[in-house]
Formats: sequence, structure tokens, C-alpha cells
Amino acid sequence: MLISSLLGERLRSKPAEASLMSHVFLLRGGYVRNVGSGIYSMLTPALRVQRKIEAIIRSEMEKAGGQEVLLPVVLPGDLWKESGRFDEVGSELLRFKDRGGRDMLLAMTHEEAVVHLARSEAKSYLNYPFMLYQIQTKFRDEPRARGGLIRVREFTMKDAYSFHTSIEDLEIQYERMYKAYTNIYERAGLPGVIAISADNGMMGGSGAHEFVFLSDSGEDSIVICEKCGYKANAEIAVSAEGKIELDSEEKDNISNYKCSCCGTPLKISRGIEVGHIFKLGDKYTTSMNMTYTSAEGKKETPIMGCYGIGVGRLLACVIEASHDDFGPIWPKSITPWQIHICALNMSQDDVKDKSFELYNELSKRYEVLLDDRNLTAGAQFADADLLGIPVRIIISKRNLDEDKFEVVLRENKNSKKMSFEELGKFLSEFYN
RNA sequence: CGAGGUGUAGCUCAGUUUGGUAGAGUGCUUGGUUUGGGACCAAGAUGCCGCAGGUUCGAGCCCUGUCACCUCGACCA
Repeated sequence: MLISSLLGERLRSKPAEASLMSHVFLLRGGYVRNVGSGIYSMLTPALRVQRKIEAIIRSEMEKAGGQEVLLPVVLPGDLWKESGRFDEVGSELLRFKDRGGRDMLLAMTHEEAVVHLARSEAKSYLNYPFMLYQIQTKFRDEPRARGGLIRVREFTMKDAYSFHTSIEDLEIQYERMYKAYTNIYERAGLPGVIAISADNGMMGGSGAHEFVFLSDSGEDSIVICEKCGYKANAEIAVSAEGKIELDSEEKDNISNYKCSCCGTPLKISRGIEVGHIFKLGDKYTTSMNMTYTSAEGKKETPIMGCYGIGVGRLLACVIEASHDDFGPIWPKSITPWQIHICALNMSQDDVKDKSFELYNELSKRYEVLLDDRNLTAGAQFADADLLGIPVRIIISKRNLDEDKFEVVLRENKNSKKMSFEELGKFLSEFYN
């Protein structure tokens, strides 16, 4: 793609509304634009990153035995009345009426919808186990959106739902998904994600883990025992007797509490939840009357697990984890483009010709962005930093005179001049 | 929902104290000169001063209301 035709102004100054670095760079780099509180439009660079994250998630879901489906965003209220959540959930659930006066809602999660689908399709034990997943829009009418894409009202989520005929079988899938989630964060280039014991909250069920990206900018408080490895959400920090509830004052002073396993004072950290997996049990299948016929010919109620990842939040966390003063540094696996060519001084014919020649050649094998604008070097480099592409190739009079291509790594700004053959070798090694 | 803050050009923000023709930087357009870390010169365009009432000869500025957004809480699969 040519930058001259890429819509999205890159801003020189820090937008007033942003304090988190991911938010700042998403705005400055022309990745997202705010439409309303917690509601964003995504421009091409952000969407390309998101698509790559989704591809990683898809591949891990398929490996974990998932099959992709697409459930509706708008659901009849009656469906949620079956599970009881139409009345249980507060104003976070956006309800409205259709033209016929029927209760409708924007799905904030899809247990009801997936049970609705699965209960009419999986009538025999022979259908089990199975897991459905989707990558779909969710809407949650959060009281306060914040932090750019960290906490929004409308967002893309991968949600998966597994169905089982026994607890033991659920445990097996739960472990597979635990591993799949670990793989997803690793492949997406997000380090420092830990899994912690978590509360089931409104989801119900018998056990849950939160995947938390440790970051000082996070909203959640995590307690960690550095000696025995115990980790948990501060809200459900466990004492010797079991669960204790902490008020906000106590959370600030959590180190007064000792680890129930080994007595070591607990350390508190901040984090951002980037995934959550639940052993749901039969909460939804019972309330929504989902059954199957067992081998013995009896009607049984299946049990469920559910597994969620916020895609946009993951994207933002990658920026939090990987940036410098000038912009994001995208991991190879999710970079919006693989190669960024800076053509310094397009008004010179040889620079222009060589740039397009290289652009056309590399585009056969890679995703290439060419800065074909006749700007000064500084302006081009500043934009390149904001776009954060791992490999930058500089075409200039200076380099052409040596018959070399100059490769600069976004990560550390290390630069090396190489011939076309060397460049080809370097790129194929860099991107495998 | 509680506390605080901000709404003026695409963006960052002055101007509000003390009412009197709408501002700067940056960005944008055109022409020219430039070209290795956000160049320079010249010319130009851009505003329901968030919205609605009120006070006043006159309101970006004062008063009342309202809406939106931001920050911190509360809340949160």
C-alpha cells in the first residue's frame, strides 16, 4: 500500500483525552478514532493488526477442537429471560424494544445464544463433546469507558463455549483452552501474561482463571505470593479459611495478608484482564432446558465451559508492552505491514524509480507499505515510528550511490546497508 | 451513580478575571525553494466559541439550565 493513499492523519501532539500510552499512540498513529464514549472506529492499520490477532486466535481455537460460528448481536429478550439474566444483569446490558414492542437486547456475552443453537443440534451423547467459538461484536454499557481500547463499550471478542457430558471431560477441555490462551499471548507477542484464580462473577460456575497482563496502568489488583507462586485477583484473595472479601481500603494494604499456602506476605500488582476462562457447569443448560440422550437412553443435562478474549484490548496491551517514545513497536506476528519503505525525496527520478521497483518486487512476498510522499526525512521517519513496522528500508540518493538498501529495525533503530541479494536473504530469515 | 475538570479552527491550546470586529502554533490548499529525524518563503481557506434560554445597546466572556467528553472513585464475564 502507498502511504499517500492511506487515510488516517498521524498527529504530532499528544491528544488531550489520552493518558495511557496505547491510547496516545492509537490516536497519534491514525489507528482509531473516538465516536462516542467507549465507541471507536478503526482505521486500516489497526484493523490489519486486529485481523492478524484474530488469525492467531482462530488457529489456536481450531487446534483446541473449536468450530467457528457466528451468533447474532441483537437478541430477543425472551432468550435472556430463560436464563434469568434479563432481569439479573444491571444496566450494563443494553435493552430496547423492537417495533412490535418486544424486549430486545445487545448481547454482552453469548451463553444464551449458543445454548439456543446447541440445544437443538446436539440431542445425542454421540454429538459430545464439542466447542463452538466466534469472533463477534459485544456491547456492554459500561458506566465509564476509559483508556482508549482498554475499556470500551463496543468491542470485538473471541468467545468459545464447550459442551460436555462429564466434569472430567470439561476439565480436559479447560486445560486445552488454558494452554491455547497461553499460546495466543505468546504468538501475539504479549509477554508478562499470568493466569490467576478468579471469581466467576455473574457467569456462575465452579472455577475460573483470569489471564492478566501485568502493567502499572492496569485497573485490576492482583495478589502474588513470590514464594509459592500463588496468584489471585485481590477481590478473591484466599485466606486459610477460604474466601475473604476485601474492601477498597484493604486492597491498598493487601500485604498485611499472608499467603494461605506458605505464610509469606502477599505482593500486590496491577494488571489488565486479557482473557477469562470459566468452568460454567450446568447453569445455562439447566435453566434453558438443554438435554441430550445418553447411551442408556436417559435425558441428561450437558455441562459447559466458556472462554473469552477481548481482541481490541489485547491489541492495546501489546502497545503498552511494546513501544518507545516515538510509537508502537509491533511484534512481527501482528504487524500491520511487514516492510515499510521510506523513499527519501521522491522528486528525484532515480529514488522514485528504485522505490517503486523495490516496492513491486517485495510486494510479491510481503506486505509492504511505501512512503511515496515528497516529505522531508524527519516527517517520514516520525510517521514510520508511529506505524511501528518492524523493518524499514530507506531508499535515498546517498544509498543509491552505493547501490545499497538501508535496513533499519524499528525495535532498536539499528541500521545496516545491504545489497539486493542480502536484503532478500535478510527478509526471508526475519520473517521465516 | 459520587467527586473534580474540560468544551473556542482538523489537532494542541490562548482569550473568560475587567462584556466591545475571533486568536496563536501546528495541520490543510496553491506556488516556489528545499530534502537523512516532524524544512523555508509567499499567498490562501477554515469557526453555530458544545446546545438552549436569560441579562445587556452589545455575550466566547456574566446568570440559569442542559448535553457531551476526560480524570479519580463506585461498578465491571
